[in-house]
Amino acid sequence: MEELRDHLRHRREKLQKLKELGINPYPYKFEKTHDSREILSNFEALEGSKQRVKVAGRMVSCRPHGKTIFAHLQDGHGKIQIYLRKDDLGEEKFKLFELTDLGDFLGVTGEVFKTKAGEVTVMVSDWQFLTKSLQPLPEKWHGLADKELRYRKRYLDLIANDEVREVFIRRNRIISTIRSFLDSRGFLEVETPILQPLYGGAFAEPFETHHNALDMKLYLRIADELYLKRLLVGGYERVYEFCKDFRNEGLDRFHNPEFSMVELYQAYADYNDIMELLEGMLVKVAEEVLGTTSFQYREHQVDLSPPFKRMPFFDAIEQATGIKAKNLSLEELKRAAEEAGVDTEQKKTWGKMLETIFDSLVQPTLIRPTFIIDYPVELSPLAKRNRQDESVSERFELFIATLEIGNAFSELNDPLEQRARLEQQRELSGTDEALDEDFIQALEVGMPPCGGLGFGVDRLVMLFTNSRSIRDVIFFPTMRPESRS
RNA sequence: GAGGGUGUAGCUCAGUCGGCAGAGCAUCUGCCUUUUAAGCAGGAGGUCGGAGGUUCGAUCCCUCCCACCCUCACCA
Repeated sequence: MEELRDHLRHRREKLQKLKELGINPYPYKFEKTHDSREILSNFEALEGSKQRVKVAGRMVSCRPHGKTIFAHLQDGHGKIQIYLRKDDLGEEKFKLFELTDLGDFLGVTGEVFKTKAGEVTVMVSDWQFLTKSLQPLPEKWHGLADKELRYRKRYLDLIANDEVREVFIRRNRIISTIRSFLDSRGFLEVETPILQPLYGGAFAEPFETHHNALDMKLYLRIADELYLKRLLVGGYERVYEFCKDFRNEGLDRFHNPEFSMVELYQAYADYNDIMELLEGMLVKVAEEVLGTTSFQYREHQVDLSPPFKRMPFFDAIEQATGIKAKNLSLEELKRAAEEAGVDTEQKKTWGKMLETIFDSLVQPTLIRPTFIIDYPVELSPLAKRNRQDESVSERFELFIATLEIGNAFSELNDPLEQRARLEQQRELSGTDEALDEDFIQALEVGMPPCGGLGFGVDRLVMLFTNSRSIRDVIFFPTMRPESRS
């Protein structure tokens, strides 16, 4: 038998004693009448009524005073103090409390009162074990601070840090607001394959897997764009999907290998309509979740009042850098970029160069919500050419407080041009992946004109929860496995 | 992939210009019938991330390795 540290051994011993006493430390259920929040908000009524409440939760603090005990139970909505007295409980039930530990789930019955110090408290007339905890809790005052532990053992993070629980509740409200916003506008929520025989809809390294029965390679999707477009071909006019996408790239505070996106497609609309849709959606989310459209994200004050600023890609570059990039050759562009202090090593194409200039010199300046519109065609193989200027595409990206929030096009639906653009893209990126012929064929069947949008849910949650890292808004971020070093 | 930082008790952190390893919380024992970071008294708890090296002596200095964080690179 392995040696257990004292704090683990003591809990095991208490568990053993409970079993010897014929007490089940892991009973099946407990009929709660109230949660902590209900008791606090209904205190006036409960205090007068002499009604007995039954509450349950994890014991997170305990202050014994000889023949009385104060403790706090934490449940799904907060904490409630409980008060036990030997006189009320009797010798046996009071002594049994010695077998509790911080972290145990307890169920208590009692009347509600207010202590001398003014805290609403349950005067316990009976209590029972609901679950015995065999591990110690993080420190009560400082919580759990070690980031690695917080990410690896999120359950401890959630127990110890109230604000973390709040972040994920807010994440849920953001998602449900988006869903109801789109539903109310006639969008149909759909599901498309995560396992795809060909990957597409974005440029990124995919994760590969293998299907045994079919003996075939499959990819985890990097985007669901090409499947949603097939659904427009099929006749649905407005579709969206909350999709987990997977990209086999580096990790940093804006990127996790698996992440959440929403993609949506609206028939008979163009990117201007999508801009208005996105403005409306963000305002709605802000009002639902924050109660205001003006808020702080890190060092930036954000105001989501529409309409957001719109600025053409090349104008944005010129305004931020003075570079008139549109008519420059690759060489001229490279020289201008280097003069501006941009590392242009490894940037082999005109488009890549532009992108680098934009990312390093323009994006950091985009504080107020701004649609950057009309990207170079080379960077946007799935977007229609601009109706006034063939050299740029009808595409926008939305930036808020320097965060890249969303990406949208007037979707290219000319099958011949689409094939040509994808083939050109393959040459530029040097990949030998097969074209998705079925997608092209779907376009040949005919996809109505449409506007499409993709936005990162995690980034949006970061924005609305003032989170620095994507790992703070994903319960279980991807981590290297713990190894015994 | 490059540079910087961090790693000490279950948790939060000190510390040793190289000489017996520290505090608070948690835990254990005793006292305490309205406390709330409860209090008082006492105790236990350590491979100082791992492996080498230098040294009379290494948690501390050096090398390598591991994990995480930050910045950059990569990433429509």
